[in-house]
Amino acid sequence: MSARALPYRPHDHNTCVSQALTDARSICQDRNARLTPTRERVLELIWQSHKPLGAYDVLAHLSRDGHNAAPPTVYRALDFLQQHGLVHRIASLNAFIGCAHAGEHHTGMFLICQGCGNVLELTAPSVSGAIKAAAEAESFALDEVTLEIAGLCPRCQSEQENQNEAGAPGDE
Amino acid sequence: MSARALPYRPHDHNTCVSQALTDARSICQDRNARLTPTRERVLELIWQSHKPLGAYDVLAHLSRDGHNAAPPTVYRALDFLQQHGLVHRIASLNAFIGCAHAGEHHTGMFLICQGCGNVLELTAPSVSGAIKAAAEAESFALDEVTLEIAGLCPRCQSEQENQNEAGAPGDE
DNA sequence: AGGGGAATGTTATAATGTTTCAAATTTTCC
DNA sequence: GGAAAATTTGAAACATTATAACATTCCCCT
Repeated sequence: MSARALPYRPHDHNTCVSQALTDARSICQDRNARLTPTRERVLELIWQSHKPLGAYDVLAHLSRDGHNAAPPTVYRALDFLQQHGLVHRIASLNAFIGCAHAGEHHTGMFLICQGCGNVLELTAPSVSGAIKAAAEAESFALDEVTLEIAGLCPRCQSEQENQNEAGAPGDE
Repeated sequence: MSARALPYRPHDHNTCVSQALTDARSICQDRNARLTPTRERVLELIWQSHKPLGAYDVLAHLSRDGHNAAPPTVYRALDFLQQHGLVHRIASLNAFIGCAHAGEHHTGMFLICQGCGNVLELTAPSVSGAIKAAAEAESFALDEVTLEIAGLCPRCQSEQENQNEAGAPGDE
């Protein structure tokens, strides 16, 4: 791996968003699921960055839109999006992030940067395999895996090394 | 592995508790940390079973004890216990469980049974290794790992197979 | 057109966690 | 031993995250 993963380098984030929306539309169509305006708008908001967004952050954005929404609106939209694999909930942050592998069957593994807040979603077969084996060794029937790793992304590591105290980075 | 792990079979749970308390005392002494009565009591409550306990559950128990406690009391005790590796927080449940490997340096991996609620803490070097490697491949400097696996323990699997609808199991 | 299921609006409330400042306790050091 | 410093606890208020319950609207279908 030579190029850094998307969240860790400058990129045209609009592409991320429009790709995510396009994928979502096609996935929902295939499944006969209704990607209503509210749901689509929530998905778009979640995708505004590679940092997870809290439900109440989404709510605030909707309000700014003029959408007079209450918490259940947001939570329902998020439930829907989760059910269809379009967003993930990061349990350790009580926040939500767009799924980078929508459509594919996968177990997410999240690298959460404590510096900039960006989250990278990975699929690592070796990790999934080891987890599966460990569960099997205990005769445990695995259903859902929550794997969240906090640390520092490459970018924030170098910033820290340079002892640049010049404010937090913060990508789009 | 022939014998099942502790939470999954009948055992003298008092031994678990007293062992945990003994370990905790010695660990705190080594570290010059003060295991005050409140902290010890909270640890004992957490260890009342192999099911994770919410902070407000702990609070309720304390109240029943006659201890007139407010939330910060509990959260402070839990913070202390976490800092010294005596309890773990299960992020996916917002709850706390006694650490099965107190003192040892380890990364916990938790098997959470959706049937009975018991949680088994494991250390699986192959899993930790795979995670470390995956993080390294992204040049990510790993700090904390949250690994929580929901599913069915062996006991609850067999109960389900037998189609016994006779109420939830519930170990001590 | 209108019946029925899904989605949303609305209000209230539950569950979880934190801030703040004051009081008490323990430790340290002379 | 006793005063200063640091740690721990008490207490009240508040912030954040999430759900319950019920009414209403929308949309598809025939």
